[in-house]
Amino acid sequence: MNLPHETPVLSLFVSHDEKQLASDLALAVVRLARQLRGHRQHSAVSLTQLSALSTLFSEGPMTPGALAARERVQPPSMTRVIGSLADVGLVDRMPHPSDGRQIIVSLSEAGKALVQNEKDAREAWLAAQLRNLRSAELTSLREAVDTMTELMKTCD
Amino acid sequence: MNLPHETPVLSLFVSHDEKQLASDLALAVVRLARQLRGHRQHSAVSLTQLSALSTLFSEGPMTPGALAARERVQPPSMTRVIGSLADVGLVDRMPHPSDGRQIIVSLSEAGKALVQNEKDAREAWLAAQLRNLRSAELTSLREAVDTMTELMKTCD
DNA sequence: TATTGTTATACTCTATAACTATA
DNA sequence: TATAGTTATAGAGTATAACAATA
Repeated sequence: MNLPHETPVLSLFVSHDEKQLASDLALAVVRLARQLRGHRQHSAVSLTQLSALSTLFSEGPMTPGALAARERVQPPSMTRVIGSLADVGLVDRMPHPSDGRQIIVSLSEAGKALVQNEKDAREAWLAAQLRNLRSAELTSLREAVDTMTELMKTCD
Repeated sequence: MNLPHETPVLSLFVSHDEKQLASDLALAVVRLARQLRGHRQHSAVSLTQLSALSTLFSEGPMTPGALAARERVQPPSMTRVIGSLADVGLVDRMPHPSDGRQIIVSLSEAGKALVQNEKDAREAWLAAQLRNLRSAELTSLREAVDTMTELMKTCD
């Protein structure tokens, strides 16, 4: 072995592991995301729409800019998503009380009902897949969901 | 409580947990996939392209139909991906030795080099995020990658 | 002048339906 | 007639640049 003596062997391996994990995780995530989108072709809302609705559900009404930041997309992308949700009556847009430039987006009653219904009964394909997993696998998935959520909070 | 007496309480809760986990996992996965795609804007290849290249790397040359099945996309989608990769010289297309309808797609030398280089050095953003995680979180992510990969193998 | 949201435009990813060539 | 791959077309999702209205 010809390692630079300033570099502990352990940290070298950890670093390599992290690169490998980053690569593996990225591929697994994009492939699973592809499947999940595909299995929702006949759902009322897409995963992009559901993601925005879920944020409004858990965090309450907010401006398009805040929702874009929270979902980590650019404002014009969120304008589109909000427009599509408003078109089908799942969100309402109201003027901001004190700033004429801003608007407030909130879930309609139908939007709230849809989010609760989705939480309770949708993702049928994935839930079916999960039914075949062992307890340890479910546990690691649950922990991974938390970790992935944290990763995105510290995103650049 | 008014549970049907055929249904064990435990399995009811597990079922609910699985639905909840399916919902949470789906949102986490699509959001992380969005980030990962965004952070590769200046990479040589997209994650869709890298996914196909990685499959060719690990499983060797195959027909477009086999690659589409392996990546779980429809054949016309794979035609496009292969076309884009051939345009930049990362894959080669050769006639099938015995069936004039089929072709064989394989990694070029540049394609092999790119996959190895990506594995070793890319996903920089994600690797940086992972560096801040604790060992237990890394472990659950590693296990989750395996589980997600398995999930897709048993896909409809 | 800076900020918020929208419009215009374009690119990637994916799908379905129709077509071509070969088996 | 069935199969493999491609072409044509469309729609979702996302981005950047330019614009309008308001602060």
